[in-house]
Amino acid sequence: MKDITKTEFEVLEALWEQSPASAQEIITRLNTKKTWHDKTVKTLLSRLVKKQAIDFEKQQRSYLYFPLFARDEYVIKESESLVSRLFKGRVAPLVAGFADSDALSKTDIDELKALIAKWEQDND
Amino acid sequence: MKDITKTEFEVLEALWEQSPASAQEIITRLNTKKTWHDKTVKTLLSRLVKKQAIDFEKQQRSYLYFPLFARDEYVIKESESLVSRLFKGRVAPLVAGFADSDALSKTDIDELKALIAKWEQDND
DNA sequence: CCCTTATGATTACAAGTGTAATCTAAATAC
DNA sequence: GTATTTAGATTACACTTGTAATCATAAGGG
Repeated sequence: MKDITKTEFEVLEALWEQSPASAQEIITRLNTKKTWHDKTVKTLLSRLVKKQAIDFEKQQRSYLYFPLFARDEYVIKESESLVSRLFKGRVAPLVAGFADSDALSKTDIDELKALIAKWEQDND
Repeated sequence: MKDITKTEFEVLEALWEQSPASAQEIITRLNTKKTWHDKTVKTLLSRLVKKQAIDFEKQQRSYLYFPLFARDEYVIKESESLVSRLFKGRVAPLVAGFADSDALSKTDIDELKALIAKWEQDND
């Protein structure tokens, strides 16, 4: 699958929020956070279709769009790609970077502990 | 600082490996992993200079290039940017994604435990 | 039935990117 | 000292991206 750009990703986010959705619905959702012209959103929709990130079904004259993969699927792929480029594929150094730059909260720590516990339970 | 592209990043990697370095040295280092023409590497060096990611000092006729920021600095910024876009700024869900897709090793777990311990020691 | 409107398709266009080739001037080889 | 090599500077060129405007067409308003 071709790379999704940052602007295209924002359109995808709107679709992951709820789909299928018409271009108008998507434009409305996006307008709460972006100032894009509706023509711009439609261009991005077309490009996402061409990249096979979304598809649509014709509903009378307009289209109902929907994503072709789940958000989770996408974000994991992106994360693994970054971790592989920047940290030789290992995630701990990334977390260490967050710790060093004081970007770790107590909540993060608690969640990390929980998922470590779960991992150990699943892998013992 | 302007965005560094993936190809530019590879050139930066060669410089982080050791600097300052001449264009020739950089080309040699890169040729062990890429098949870029030397003109291509020189273009990338120029673009990195223009983006103020690297600088050089003239040494007789050729230049000795060096990075203007540390690798750590860069990778943390990139990581935070991705985590902020994809995970609302919180790193634990990213790690959870790795756990779910079986991309966590025992080593990762040990390192995570160690840095959690350190965090707790620093923040009690 | 014709006119306006709304939809998607097509086109636009400058800036950035990947991937070099050509130009210019200095150094080096005879 | 002229010819060649070599460094960086400049130019190239197709493709992508951000950001739309225009075109074609079908549906609905009167």
